Amino acid sequence: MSQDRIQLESSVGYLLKEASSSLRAAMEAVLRPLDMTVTHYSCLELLAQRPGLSNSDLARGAFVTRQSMNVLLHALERDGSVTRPAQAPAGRTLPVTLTPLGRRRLEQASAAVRSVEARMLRGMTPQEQSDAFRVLQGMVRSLRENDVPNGQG
Amino acid sequence: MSQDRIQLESSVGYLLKEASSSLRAAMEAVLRPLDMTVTHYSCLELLAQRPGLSNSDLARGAFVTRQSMNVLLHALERDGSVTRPAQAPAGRTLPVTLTPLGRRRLEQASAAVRSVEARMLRGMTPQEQSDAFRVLQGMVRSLRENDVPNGQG
DNA sequence: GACTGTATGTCAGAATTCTGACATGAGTCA
DNA sequence: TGACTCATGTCAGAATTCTGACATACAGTC
Repeated sequence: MSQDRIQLESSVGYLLKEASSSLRAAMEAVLRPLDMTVTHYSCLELLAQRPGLSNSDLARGAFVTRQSMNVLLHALERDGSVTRPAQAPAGRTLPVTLTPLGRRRLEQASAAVRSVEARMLRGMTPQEQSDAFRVLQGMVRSLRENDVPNGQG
Repeated sequence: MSQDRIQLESSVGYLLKEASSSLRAAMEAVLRPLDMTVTHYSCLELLAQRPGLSNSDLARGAFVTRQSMNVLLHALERDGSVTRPAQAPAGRTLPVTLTPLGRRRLEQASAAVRSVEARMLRGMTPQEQSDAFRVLQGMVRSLRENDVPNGQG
């Protein structure tokens, strides 16, 4: 029975979870002084790169449900970091855009997060970094093949 | 969905989050029919490999706070999957152990999770798998160096 | 022995995220 | 046109996890 047991410490899945957890903790640590969470930052970063993304787009990009992203967007609107039109220009999707304030907030957060990523990648050669990239992409692709994209509801 | 500036998508940190999120989603999908969550499964797996781990040990191993692990352990005790002595044999740590029922539940879950991990690793050569292992370990080590182990309180 | 630092288990409350459900808009096809 | 499918935004409630705080236990130091 326990012959085929997954050895957690030697499991790539476990290590993936550990690495992701460590990265998230490190990001939270540097974002906390800015009163930002990781999802918070991810949302702003996505918007800076692709202005006009919808709530659902942002949810997929930040790996949360669109309901969670919606409450975050409401907070960001109250905060003055983003804006959404009162009415949808087409269909039901409301394009979200950064305000100048949101852009300033993002600049601070981005600098902090860059330092974390740099720390994570230090000690890795460019070759190893591209290995990491390729390997992680392969994992995502394999896992996505039999799965619904972002099933909910 | 235009894609001019893709900085996030080319970030190893983002890809790490994506891979971890995909893995978690895939695990949740196969564990749901068994009425188990990922943390649930992680706890049982850890206990199978190291019987007698404490609540805090399990929390660290499952990457949650010891408060969260505590509520999970209470549920598992009610469920009859694990047991804890009423009094600590030494110090304050209460060693947790799997019951036969917990072991059976774990067997089912373990089989399901193995299939997910196999799917994730398919298409990767043994060389690539060991690359992934080494690279992820390096990331964890770099991130941990300036961080508290499991700071809380 | 007394003190300090660290780690544990636990309680209480808050914050975050999720599941379920509904109505709306767009695209497809007969 | 009408039926069907799919995606979106949103509301409501539940579940999960976290933060803050407290008392206890052990190891080390003075």
